[in-house]
Amino acid sequence: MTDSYEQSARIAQALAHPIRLRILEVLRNQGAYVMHLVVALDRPQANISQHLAILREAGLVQDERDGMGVVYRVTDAGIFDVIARMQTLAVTPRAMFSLTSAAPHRQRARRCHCPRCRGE
Amino acid sequence: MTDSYEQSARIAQALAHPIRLRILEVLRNQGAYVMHLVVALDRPQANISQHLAILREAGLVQDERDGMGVVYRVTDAGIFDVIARMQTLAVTPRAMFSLTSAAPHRQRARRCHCPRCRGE
DNA sequence: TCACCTTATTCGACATTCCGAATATATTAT
DNA sequence: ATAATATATTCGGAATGTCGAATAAGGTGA
Repeated sequence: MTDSYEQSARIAQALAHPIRLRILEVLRNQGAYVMHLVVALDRPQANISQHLAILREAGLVQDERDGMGVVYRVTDAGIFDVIARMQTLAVTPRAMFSLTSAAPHRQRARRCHCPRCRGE
Repeated sequence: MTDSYEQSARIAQALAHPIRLRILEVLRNQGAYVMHLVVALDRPQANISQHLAILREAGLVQDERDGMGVVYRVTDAGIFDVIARMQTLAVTPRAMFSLTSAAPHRQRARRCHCPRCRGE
């Protein structure tokens, strides 16, 4: 029963490489054989297998042998919501806020009651 | 104009550490001084500053000096949607699918037209 | 100015990630 | 059994990430 942030961080770690994001995108609508990913992403086979292993260990994809090949599928399509929202954040220029006429509701800074913060 | 997956991967990388997720959670409702985070998370000050630098460089938080201290705030509350969805994925047991009466719509494997996939 | 408080940065050790090359394993066909 | 195809794993080196200790830098107030 590892803590919830550990688990979430593991998911984030699995998403933290452009090749792995591309793999998931290719798998978005259909399962795919490893060799298809190799060609589609134009990367060495070993490298694709290595990234697939990381996605698999994070539980984001599942593998199923089919004859000589192995088909990979996304475990939970909810992963694409995560990725889409990350893209939105990535695209949003930080300057956006300084351009809005009304400042974006500046939050009050927290003054906690711990010994260090209490003074002042 | 780096590609979109590079940018998303950078966001994921910034989220890929439990301490950084905890920092964001503390900042969820209010800005906070560094020292507050130090006490709230019970980590050395240098370590908190290091993680804050990573979040800042990813554009996920912004800093503003206030007298002796520095207040950190979340840049875009949309980050919490990303984190919440990651937690959902992390919690969902993979066995869930084998327990559902109806199999979860097994996708057909992609048979692409590239030279390697075309045969067979 | 000096002392003090808060935060940032640098440094070095250590761990982890990433990659290509090589090799191993699994399956099918002959 | 042998060959051929598809995939996985291992290994070594470069790059990157993480941490604590020490130090630097910014700001306040005597």
